[in-house]
Amino acid sequence: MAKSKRRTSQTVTILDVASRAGVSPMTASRVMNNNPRVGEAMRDRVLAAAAELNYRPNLAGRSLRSSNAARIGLLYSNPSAAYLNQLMIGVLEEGSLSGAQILVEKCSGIRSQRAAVQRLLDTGVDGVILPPPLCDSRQTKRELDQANITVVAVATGAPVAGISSVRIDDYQGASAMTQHLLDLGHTAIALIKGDPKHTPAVLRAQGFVDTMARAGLTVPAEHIVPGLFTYRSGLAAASTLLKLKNRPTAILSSNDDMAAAVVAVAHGMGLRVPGDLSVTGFDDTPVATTIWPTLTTIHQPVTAMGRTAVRLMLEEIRCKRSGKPKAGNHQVMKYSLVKRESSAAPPRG
Amino acid sequence: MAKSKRRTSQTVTILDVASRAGVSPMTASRVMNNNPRVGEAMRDRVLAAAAELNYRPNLAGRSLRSSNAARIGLLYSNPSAAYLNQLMIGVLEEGSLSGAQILVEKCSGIRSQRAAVQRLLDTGVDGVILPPPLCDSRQTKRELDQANITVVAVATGAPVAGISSVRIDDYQGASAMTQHLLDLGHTAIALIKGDPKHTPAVLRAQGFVDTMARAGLTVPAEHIVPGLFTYRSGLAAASTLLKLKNRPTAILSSNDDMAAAVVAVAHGMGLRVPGDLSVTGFDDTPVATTIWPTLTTIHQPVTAMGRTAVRLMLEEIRCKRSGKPKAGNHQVMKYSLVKRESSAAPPRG
DNA sequence: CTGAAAGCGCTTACAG
DNA sequence: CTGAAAGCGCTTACAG
Repeated sequence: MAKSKRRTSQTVTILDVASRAGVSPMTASRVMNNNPRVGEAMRDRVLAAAAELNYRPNLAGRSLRSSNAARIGLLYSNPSAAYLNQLMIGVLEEGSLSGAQILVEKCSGIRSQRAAVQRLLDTGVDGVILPPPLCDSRQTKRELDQANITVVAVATGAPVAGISSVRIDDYQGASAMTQHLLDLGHTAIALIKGDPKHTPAVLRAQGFVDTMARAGLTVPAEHIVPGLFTYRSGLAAASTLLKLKNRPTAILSSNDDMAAAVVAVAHGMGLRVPGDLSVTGFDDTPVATTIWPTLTTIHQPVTAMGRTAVRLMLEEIRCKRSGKPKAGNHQVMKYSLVKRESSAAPPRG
Repeated sequence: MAKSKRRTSQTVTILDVASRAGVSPMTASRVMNNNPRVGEAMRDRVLAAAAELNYRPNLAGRSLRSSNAARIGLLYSNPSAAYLNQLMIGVLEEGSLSGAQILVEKCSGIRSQRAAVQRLLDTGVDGVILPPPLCDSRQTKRELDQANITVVAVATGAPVAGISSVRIDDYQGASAMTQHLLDLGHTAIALIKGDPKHTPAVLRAQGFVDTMARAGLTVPAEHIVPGLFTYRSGLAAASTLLKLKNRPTAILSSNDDMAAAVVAVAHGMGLRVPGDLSVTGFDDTPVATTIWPTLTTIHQPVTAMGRTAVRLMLEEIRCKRSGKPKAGNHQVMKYSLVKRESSAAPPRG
């Protein structure tokens, strides 16, 4: 009846690939894992066979035999839902790929943090991934360290020597965004800072200040206002800035939530964005594309960072198990500046 | 040195549990899987042993042996990032729990949709999960059907007989929200509808209209305005409603993005939310808690729905493999009304 | 209701 | 550079 009748995915195993290529399963396995010690000819034959058969390795089989099922905890404390979700996708994906088991724990106060760590320890995790803001908590890191648990910090602005981390270069990102506004012709650019307890907030502010200085511009003190990364703090900061006599023509906000607040306040005052005011965000969370105008922002590859965090973790766990102590691997991922509707040349006049 | 020295999670297997409980591994396995054909005494002993040893089943082992590694595709086309993320978390979690492999494909236009389906078919998926709005695409469903692929629709307002689905009761949700506003004392309640091509939008509107009628209230025609589920369409709808002579005291928006837009417009006009105007959303996406005031909304258990979708899928695949054809299982999940800051009694006067 | 045997798909060690 | 053997942890049949 149907045009193309498909057999119910008769699973093709590495044995099928091997026999089709006329090699041993071992060789096929090595090719699939990019093991360099395989002859070129063999490699090509196996690859061809795999392609023809549409072979997909069974991850369960792989993990069962090799990874010795590492158990990785993801401990978080009220970051933005959007951020966490994206991170988790990466973590879960990579976890399932490499056969690691992922245990997610949430904590709020310091007491619940203790409890959460304990729960993770009880399940016998090998390592814990710490997204922001927990990645900057000395207390949490110390506790995990004492229990001999490997830690990978995500998006910390202050990587510690012995602890692996994944992050973007917040300083450069802020610098690039500032330059973007300068290139558009803005000179009166204001900054809304992020929560000073979060290390990336500090770096972003510094990137802005230094870039302005490099352009020969002095930023008046009232053009740098505090913020807490929340929408609400953005509302307050925006009111302050937009009521100023020397109102800026562009506002660089340290994250998207606050930038969204700036847009709302600007509209409330009858200012057009970007006609009268350019607004930029940071992080490229969903809100950046939800609101109108959509936000020019710095995209963080959060999902990829989640994947990387798991990979770093697995590497460390393997090292630890085989007795070689490992001294933190620090990955800096590429950010990208996404130009959308909220930034344009300053108004003439 | 450390207060509590932990051995590097010396994996405890089901063999350990069995020997500790003095039973065969089979019995232990049955207990762990809630198999009813196990004596009470045995069950308790095994459970105790598992608890003492802090046993966690190795999912890779389980999946390798049992699930025959079902392959499930998740095909999506530009829903909100937040929604998709939450859904994926559920899908990936359950997938890893049950050892299913999840393949994610994105498509945009109708052509790319064809290509995406083909890619999924090429990898030999057993089934495809269709989140909104694809869950309502006859074309997509037909194509998958012809290839003999099991389909599970997520959040469709119009479940089809032969195709399993997971959803909430959108009609009841809208009805409950309307009642919430009525209970607060509002009588002039307006509605911003969602994209009429999406079945839930229609149900939500109906739930509102019927509940108002049941309360003996007639909704003037100008209090029901169209929307497309986008922030931008919410902006337009809000302007229309708030310029009305007979301005409503509450606006029920068919989703959170549009409600966020209403709040922005209201603030722009100097209206306080909820002092002068109550605003409610639907879905409980991240934006609902990002903005200020936070939105009263209907919470959809999206992550749980993702998990359920995978479970339904696995059930169907198993049936199909064992030759029994199965006629769609329809799960209706519980929504909940989350009261936050954006709704209150109407202004006196 | 309980258990002994076999095997899921893959890769680790061990040989050559 | 290649391969034969063994086994990861679990559960599916098959017996009793």
